[in-house]
Amino acid sequence: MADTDVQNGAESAAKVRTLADLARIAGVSAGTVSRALAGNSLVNTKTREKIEAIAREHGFRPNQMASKLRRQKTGVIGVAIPLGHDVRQQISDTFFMTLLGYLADELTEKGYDLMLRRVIPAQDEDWLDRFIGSGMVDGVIVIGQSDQFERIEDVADGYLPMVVWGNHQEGQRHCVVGSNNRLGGKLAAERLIASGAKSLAFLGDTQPIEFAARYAGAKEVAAKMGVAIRPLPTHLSPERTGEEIAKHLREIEGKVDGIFAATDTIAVTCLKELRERGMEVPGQIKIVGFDDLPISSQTMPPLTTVRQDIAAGAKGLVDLLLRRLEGEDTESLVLPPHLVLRETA
Amino acid sequence: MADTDVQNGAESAAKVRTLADLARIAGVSAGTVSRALAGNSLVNTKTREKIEAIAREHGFRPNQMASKLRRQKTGVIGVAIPLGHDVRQQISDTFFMTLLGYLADELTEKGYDLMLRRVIPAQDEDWLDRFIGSGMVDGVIVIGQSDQFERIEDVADGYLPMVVWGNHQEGQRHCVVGSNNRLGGKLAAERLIASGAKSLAFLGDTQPIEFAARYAGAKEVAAKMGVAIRPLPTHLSPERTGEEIAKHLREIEGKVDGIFAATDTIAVTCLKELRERGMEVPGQIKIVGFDDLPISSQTMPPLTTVRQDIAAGAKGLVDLLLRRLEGEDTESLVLPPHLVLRETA
DNA sequence: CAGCAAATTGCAAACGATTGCAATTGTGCG
DNA sequence: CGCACAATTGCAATCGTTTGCAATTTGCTG
Repeated sequence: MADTDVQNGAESAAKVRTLADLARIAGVSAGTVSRALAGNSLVNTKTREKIEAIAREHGFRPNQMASKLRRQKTGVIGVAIPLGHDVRQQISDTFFMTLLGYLADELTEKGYDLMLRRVIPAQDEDWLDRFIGSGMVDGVIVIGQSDQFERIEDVADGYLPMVVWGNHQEGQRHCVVGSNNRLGGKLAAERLIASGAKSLAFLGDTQPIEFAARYAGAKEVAAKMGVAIRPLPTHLSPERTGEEIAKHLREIEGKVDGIFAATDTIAVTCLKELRERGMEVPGQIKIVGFDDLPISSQTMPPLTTVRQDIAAGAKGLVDLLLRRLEGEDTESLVLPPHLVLRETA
Repeated sequence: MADTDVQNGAESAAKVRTLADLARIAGVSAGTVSRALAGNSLVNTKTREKIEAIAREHGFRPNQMASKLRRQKTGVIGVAIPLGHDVRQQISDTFFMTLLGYLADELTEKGYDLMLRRVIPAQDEDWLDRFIGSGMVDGVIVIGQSDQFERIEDVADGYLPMVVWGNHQEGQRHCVVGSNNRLGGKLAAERLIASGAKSLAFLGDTQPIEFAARYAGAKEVAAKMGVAIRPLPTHLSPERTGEEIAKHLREIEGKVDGIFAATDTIAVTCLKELRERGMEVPGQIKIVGFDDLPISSQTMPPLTTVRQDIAAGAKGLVDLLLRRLEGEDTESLVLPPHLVLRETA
């Protein structure tokens, strides 16, 4: 006791950086301190309380690196956002960012930390292996397949704890969570046609696999109903897209009366361009978007769109990943999108 | 050589998990492998190439935990988002998320990883100390002071490598990067008055320190010009805000002809409510927002707003943090906001 | 009070990479 | 041919925690 006090006086709030330091002050061994701080072990209640008190007093926190090294797990989940097509855009893409927010929530709740990594595959062939092999993460969530489908497939064979947000394809080997994009495309086309459109256009890049599926769904419905549909490629970010869309609109004027936008962001920009050209929505031309972002209910008129349930997606990603961390080889999870009927179609 | 081949044949692509494994195959010591892989050291070029080849062949990556433990630095910057007032909102707040995207870029470029942590201070008193003391990050960036100004101040005294996005206040002790909110508020109010408004309102919560400063700036200008201004508190998220704003609008109808919204998000919602009530913008009532989000140029009519340069903010945060990691006690960085003249005022 | 089981605690070996210092090999030159 | 010196490489300690096993203490029972 006296000894403790002396030490206290001498080093006071000085430096208790290691278990050993704390152990010396408490007059026990490092092992005991470790167990005490771990909480649940077999240390005497009295000893534990004493140790906890000292730890609190000195603001001691065990070194995570050492801990992680020893127990061979990090408590960190890596979240990678591959930026395949449209480099600057995707990271600020509202949808992905919102998903990221929910992911942070879910992971925090399960006691994991989140390590975020933007990746430009074109500049770094090896991104996924590097992330996984870094030893810094227990598992990986990839947000968006971008144009990296093959690379992800390759890795999936040898690495269980990985889940991907994106599109599901028959027979694929990596575990994916995502909306049924094809179905979403169908819903959109059906709605456009039901509200009177006679000739459709898909506004957006059809390269990314998710968009391709949306377009395919719409095309299927269009074909069945005997309606034409054409793709009108654009980029994603409003700044660059405005002009592109305006150009498309000039060309299709009078030939198209129903637009399915690959994304709400695109739909909103389109809506604005239409209004500037004096086209009435939904009178002369109808629009359906995809995502149901917060803005979409704030446009004038409010946007009819296909809703993806972001919160459910995040929860799915985390649940599946945790099960994979336990060794289970989980199936993919495909979420049903829902048509949100507002006023543009 | 023969020995190497045998081992190769036996364990082949098997398990080269540690430096020691690799060293055995290469017929050197672990230390040499470490130096070789580190690249720049004093190993014989030939030896290094051989080691690199083997490493590549086996897809070997050194264990980061061990490395970090040994060198006592992690190469990771923690990014904390404290959710003080409006829990669910902030994380999906477009502004913060965009900032986060740019931060990820900047940090990646400088060779750091980013560890994201959402924090609910009300549930976790100790969040900042925990994050810092965890030993998992070399430095911390806090996005938004929320209602945690005091706690951040406390920590700043004893912890250099921390930079905060937020509002700068005379004499504060923590290093902050942010827009000059007061000036922004002035710009907004000046514009509203210049375009003919006779009675102003500030739409948004005045508790958060950034918003308080914006309001203060506007109030100063209003006072000088002999114009009234009143605060109209709201939450941030569109879902909950719509009704609040509608209620405010009902009450101020005819009494206010210039609205300064704390945020573009709020401004956009307000714009919609106004239009639904049949008010003409900017004819009957003028609006100025804050942030200049991508949506803001897409509204109808396009929103006049005060622009914060997010990219510059991110760059500033990272630059200052890196200098602090070197031991420099940097000053805060206050960025000038700019009025973006569009059509709502 | 001996004797044994249960409850605590200490010891020391991991975890895997880094790095100062010493040992070895190789080179050039007298 | 031998020596000084430079270029490489090996050795072993270290980072701080965790954890199996052994040692010690405590508590009970006959």
